[in-house]
Amino acid sequence: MLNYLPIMVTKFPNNFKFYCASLLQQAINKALPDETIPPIELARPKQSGHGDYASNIAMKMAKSLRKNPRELAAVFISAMPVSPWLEKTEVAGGGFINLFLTQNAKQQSLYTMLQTGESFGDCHHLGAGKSILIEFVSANPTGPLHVGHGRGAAFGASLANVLAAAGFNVKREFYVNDAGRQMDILTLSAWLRYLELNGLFFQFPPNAYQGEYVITMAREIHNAHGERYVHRSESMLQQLVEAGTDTTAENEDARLDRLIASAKSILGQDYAYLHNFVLTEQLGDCRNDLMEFGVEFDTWFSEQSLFDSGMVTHAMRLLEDKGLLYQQDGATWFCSTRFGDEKDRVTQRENGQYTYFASDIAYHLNKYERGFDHLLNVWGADHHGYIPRVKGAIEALGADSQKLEIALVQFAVLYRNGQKAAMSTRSGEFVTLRELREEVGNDAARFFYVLRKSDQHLDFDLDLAKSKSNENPVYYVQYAHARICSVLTQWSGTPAMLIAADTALLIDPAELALLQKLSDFQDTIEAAAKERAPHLIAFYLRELASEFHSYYNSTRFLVAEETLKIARLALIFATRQVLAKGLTILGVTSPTEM
RNA sequence: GUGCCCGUAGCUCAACCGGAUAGAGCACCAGCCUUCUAAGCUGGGGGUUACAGGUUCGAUUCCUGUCGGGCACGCCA
Repeated sequence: MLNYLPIMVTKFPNNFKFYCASLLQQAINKALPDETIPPIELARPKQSGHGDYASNIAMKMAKSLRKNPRELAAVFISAMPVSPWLEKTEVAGGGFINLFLTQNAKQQSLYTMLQTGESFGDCHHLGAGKSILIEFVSANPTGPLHVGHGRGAAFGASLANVLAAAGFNVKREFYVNDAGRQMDILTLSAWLRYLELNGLFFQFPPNAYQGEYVITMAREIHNAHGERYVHRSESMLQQLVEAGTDTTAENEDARLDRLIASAKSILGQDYAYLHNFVLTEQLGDCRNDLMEFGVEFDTWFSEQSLFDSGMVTHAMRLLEDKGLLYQQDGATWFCSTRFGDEKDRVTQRENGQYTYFASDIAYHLNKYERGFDHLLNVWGADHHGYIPRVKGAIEALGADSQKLEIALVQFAVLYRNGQKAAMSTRSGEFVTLRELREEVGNDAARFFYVLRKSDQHLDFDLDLAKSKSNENPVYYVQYAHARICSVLTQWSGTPAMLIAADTALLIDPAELALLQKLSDFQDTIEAAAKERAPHLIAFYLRELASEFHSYYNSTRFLVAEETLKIARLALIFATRQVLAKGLTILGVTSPTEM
């Protein structure tokens, strides 16, 4: 809960929402010295006639105090400190307290925006320098990123930027699953394709990686090394055919595991080379893809490193020492049910291999040991069933699982010509992030991805995102920015001249509306950070652009009268500043002309 | 079957953790370019917030049930 400190009235408030809440807090403290006061939340009323900010605090407190909410509101109002920035305060409806700012207060807030410059909108008090590790994307490097990953990337990157603007010390991390079975499957897939290129034909397993990129990698290996990795021999062929057609295997997965084992034994040392080659190839592709998408990471954390450093065995030993592991059916199990999971989970398979869960426990233990104040994982919504076991493991290790937060992002479904675009990883027929970016452009893709709440399914309309028309919301915002740039260029003055603007000349309804919208920027960043909701920034920018476009159409800026011109230019200069900052947070460019 | 998410205008989505007359965009209709970029602006029609109950001053929001959709229920990651 925030504590609002007394404010010196001589200092101009840099956030009126905060300021008004503080005044109200003081009033209630004065009126009811012995009461505990619930958090004071101010809202922008939907109707301007209800003031600039409204509070429901009197209605909230009325019940426990057994008082009439309207009377209570009146008491609070009469206890409010006198403020030069408040026009009036009134009781309305069932007990709302409506606060009206003076026109002067709204106008003067423009100085704050100009003086604060680039950092206008930041709200350092929220994060207060606390460290947060945000892990996102973390896709298996077993193939190109697809549009689902794209949403996680856009969401995570935007959220990270929002959190940074909210005063957190943000670290961005990509967890590289370079150790598991999926990597073995990819290695095997590439090798089998490579054998094909060398004239050896097998039935390519249906559950191996089918994509065209696997053949591309095989061709690269072939071009660089010829037949070096074929290891041609009678026994080799026999072994592979047997493994691939093993009818005693329970299912396709078991056959695939046999094939992997065969590949490892046939290739010996060379297996490591191939494994490393496909990993490097895919990870490099992934990294480039994301970089071009404006998504960058501070750390790429290798799962394999957890095995190499002994972290996995260390974590398992810790669980073992607490008596939380047991043997059954030849495997090792962790009693996650003791920590709220619906069933116990395997950490080490019958064949001795650790499961993904085992290394994930070590990974999270490592995250805790790195000492962040807060941990945030961005996961696809299909992983929601995985949360209890990870949190359970954290609790089991004696750490505070509250510190770990999971933000789930729902699926994205692509639509083309009004039809659902097919997305099947198995068949290799999925739309990649790269294809999407090439088709609609990075800006439109980034903006579209965060145009919906993350826990909402996303229908990505390719035709709409592609359209370079008024149907496309990203251009609407960028166009506002470009228009301002154009005006400022034609003015040919310098930004320093704008500080001297006489803001009292900004009296037009469009000007006051724009001022009000601009002053909401900080509150929007705060809300977006608190709720892990970067979409709020996107919606805000659309509204801000809308206010600007209205203003642009109703008023001429480059007028003959110098003082009026400067005042108006100062206003649109501040608007440009906020548009650019908001777009930057979302990873979208701010074009100077369109 | 069990658990999680969701259901709001014709379509795609908001709604500041329970507030005042539920808002935008697209689509549709009618207007605005010899003046700073018309990728723009102005106005208009569009709703029993899936349905039925409940909680209270007040519900799109919280609880229960029903219907409908998505996801998850591996010794995959």
